[in-house]
Amino acid sequence: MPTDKNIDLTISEGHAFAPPKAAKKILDVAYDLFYRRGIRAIGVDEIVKRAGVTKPSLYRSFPSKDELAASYLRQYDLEYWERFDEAVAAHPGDPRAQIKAFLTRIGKRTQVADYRGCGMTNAAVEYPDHSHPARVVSEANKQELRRRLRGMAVAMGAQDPDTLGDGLLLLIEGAYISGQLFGLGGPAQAVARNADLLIEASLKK
Amino acid sequence: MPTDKNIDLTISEGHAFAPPKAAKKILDVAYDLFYRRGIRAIGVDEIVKRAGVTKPSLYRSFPSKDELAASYLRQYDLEYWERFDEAVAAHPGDPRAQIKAFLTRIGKRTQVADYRGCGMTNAAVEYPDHSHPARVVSEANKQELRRRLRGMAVAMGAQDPDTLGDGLLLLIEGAYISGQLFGLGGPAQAVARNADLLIEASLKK
DNA sequence: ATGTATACGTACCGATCGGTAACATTGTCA
DNA sequence: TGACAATGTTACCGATCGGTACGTATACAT
Repeated sequence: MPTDKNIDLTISEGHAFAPPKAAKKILDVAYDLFYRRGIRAIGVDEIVKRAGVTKPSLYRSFPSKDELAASYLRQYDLEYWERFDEAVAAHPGDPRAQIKAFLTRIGKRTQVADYRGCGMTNAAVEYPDHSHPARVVSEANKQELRRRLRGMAVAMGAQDPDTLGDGLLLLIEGAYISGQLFGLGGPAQAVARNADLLIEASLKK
Repeated sequence: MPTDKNIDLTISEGHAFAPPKAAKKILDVAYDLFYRRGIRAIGVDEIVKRAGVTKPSLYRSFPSKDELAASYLRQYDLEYWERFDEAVAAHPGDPRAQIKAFLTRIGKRTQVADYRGCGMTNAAVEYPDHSHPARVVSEANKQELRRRLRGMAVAMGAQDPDTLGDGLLLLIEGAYISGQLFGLGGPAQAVARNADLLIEASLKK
């Protein structure tokens, strides 16, 4: 359970004299550093230095580094489903096109130098302990992804929707990982094509 | 560049010169700890303690912790291709059955509590820097995996072998990751089935 | 002006990080 | 027996780790 700390990140920012709160600056910097270089690789000292604040400020807004990491992932979660819902909204009532749009987007994102994959996936690799605050957020995100993909497989009329949903999840996770492993020209660019082949093979009765 | 250290791990053990035993114990312990809990999470002190040796012994056999991590992955690499070649040898001249055997095995391995995925993949996530010694080994392993899968896709007579090979790689990486994310009952158990569907859809002319 | 609450900074903590210097001990072979 | 190589022992290094005690500055209400 969170304390009453760090739950105020949604407010103001547009008020008359509202200088960017320390907590927001800290979270923004932590987001960037944790994602790009890994959570374990980044110390709190570097975060506060880059954020232009001091360490006690960090610990007034976040109870610990682990909880800051969890907050980073909660923010990541929000933006993740925003992107997902964009792909869904772009093709109302057409789950196959929704998947294709989402995967095409992922495939494109992987084709940049220094692509770092999915922050959720990476955090789970960094923290094998299931009770770690960051991992809890990560696992919840992935459970939700699985739930949605299976739902879309049902809507597509798949012969075995659970298998197709899981197959799509495997392809997605594979794209995240191989995107950061291979960089440009890697297998991740083929994720949408393979997903479409898999869907096609899973539909027909 | 490695020095002339730590390149002697393949020899003797029964030979007249009964050489470094400390190095082997260290590497064995490091292998287990690095794989199960992550490289960054394990300090050299814990390694030497569990191995029943002292720190100078470690640094006599390995130039640095990073190089010890690389040695761990080189060992992992050896065993990885052993498992791969076993699946291949079990079905001579039948690449589709070889893939199926390999993936079935992966799917089964993922269905245990506290499954930790692929050591190569995990190391790459832990070390985004492409020049890190551990990552160099990891990337080479994955390049080789891609090469072999594409070759097998050719041998299967795929319409677009590169796409199929990459699709299989995505499924495999997805299984490694989702295996450790979801634990028992997760999507990774469906990896062989989905691969077979994908192959089927990629063959017919 | 004064009290009060909140936000922030200086300086510091003990623990652990990866790594090393210097020396003692052991086992093996010549 | 002597020489050598491998390992162990003890003590230490500077840097960084996550985290905190405590004093100070600012804002606002009375």
